[in-house]
Amino acid sequence: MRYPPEETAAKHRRILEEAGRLFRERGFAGVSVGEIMKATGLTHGPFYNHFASKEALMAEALADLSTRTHADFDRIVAEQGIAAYLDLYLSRRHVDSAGAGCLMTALAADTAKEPATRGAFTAHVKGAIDRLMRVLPRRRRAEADARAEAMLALAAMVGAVTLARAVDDPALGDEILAAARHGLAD
Amino acid sequence: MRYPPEETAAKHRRILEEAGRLFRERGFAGVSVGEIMKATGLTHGPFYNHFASKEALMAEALADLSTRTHADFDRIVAEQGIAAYLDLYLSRRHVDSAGAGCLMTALAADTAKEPATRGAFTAHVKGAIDRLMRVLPRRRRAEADARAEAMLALAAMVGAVTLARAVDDPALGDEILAAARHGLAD
DNA sequence: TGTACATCAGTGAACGCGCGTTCACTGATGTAC
DNA sequence: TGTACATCAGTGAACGCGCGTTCACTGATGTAC
Repeated sequence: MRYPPEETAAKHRRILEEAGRLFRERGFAGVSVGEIMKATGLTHGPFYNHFASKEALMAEALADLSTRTHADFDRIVAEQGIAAYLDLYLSRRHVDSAGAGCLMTALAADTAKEPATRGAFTAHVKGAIDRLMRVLPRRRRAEADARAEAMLALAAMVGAVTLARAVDDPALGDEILAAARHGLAD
Repeated sequence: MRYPPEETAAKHRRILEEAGRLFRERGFAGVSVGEIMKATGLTHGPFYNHFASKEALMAEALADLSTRTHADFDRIVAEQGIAAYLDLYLSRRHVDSAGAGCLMTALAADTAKEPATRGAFTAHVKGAIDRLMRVLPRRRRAEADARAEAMLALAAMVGAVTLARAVDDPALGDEILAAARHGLAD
């Protein structure tokens, strides 16, 4: 049956949100189209009224996540400062809630295997570097150094959360997070 | 038909090697049992003469990779020093040959989702931290600081290669690798 | 304003496919006598 | 040393399953007259 356009748009948004959450929790291949549609309260059929393919959804979900994640970054840094943001990012809570966390830690490996998603992922990484460059306390003067420092910080952040999430020893994970926090703070 | 025991052992080893390569290239879920057996020159049936399940192979392949990877680390550091090792690790070549590279950058996300593999992964991370602690040039005196520095370095290494592998802009990837190299060198 | 019809997001069965795993069977090698 | 038999890693067809995707159909909403 036919539905009012605002309802259709709301459903589209809801599919993106559920996909963003499930993809970050279990990876692109770990979530089926049917599961995403079920999470929005629909059957799997009308998925193709909203997206051309699962691949297209992956790309659009990543772009949507990027926008929302960067908005969160800007807001938190503006309200509480970069040190507070780093504490949130390098926290046990972030490690344990991949579905609501950083798309880079959750989907970097999947992205390397899914060409359709690499553009959105790359744009997100560039945005993250630009933001860190602007707000990170700077140890050296030159602009080029600031950019390199932002990249090093980003690599350490992503690596620390990725490792903490994979090891089955929470104490080790927490130690890695703490090492990254202190390393980036000074 | 029956085969001599040394031939069986050689096939077992070969399955582990092919699995180690393919898993690192495409992830645990991205490689089928049949594909691994085909790569060893056999049909998929006898797989279960060698391993109880695909899950058991994943765990054993990870443990095997860990042993071989750490032996490579020890050899390269002994012959050429830690700086040369970091140059190899943080190189375009490493980024482009996941199947022959670091198991942490290739399989961290998959490991978080596969309980059977987490033990072997965690042991590998601990081994990597211990090794880096021993050979990394130390900025501070205390033992605890050395361990934290090793963890920060490991996080930056893993994060840098993971990001460089996922972005579709090789120049950006190379820039991230260079930033990590220079950041860890000083 | 009331009626007839086009629209299109929904339903749910069906498709072909590749997966992990099982199993009846084969036949060269190793062992017992 | 020669023969009979047990062993077991191999073969390849088959299994049940879940996947992404398609499609004939439904029926409330929006539009034309």
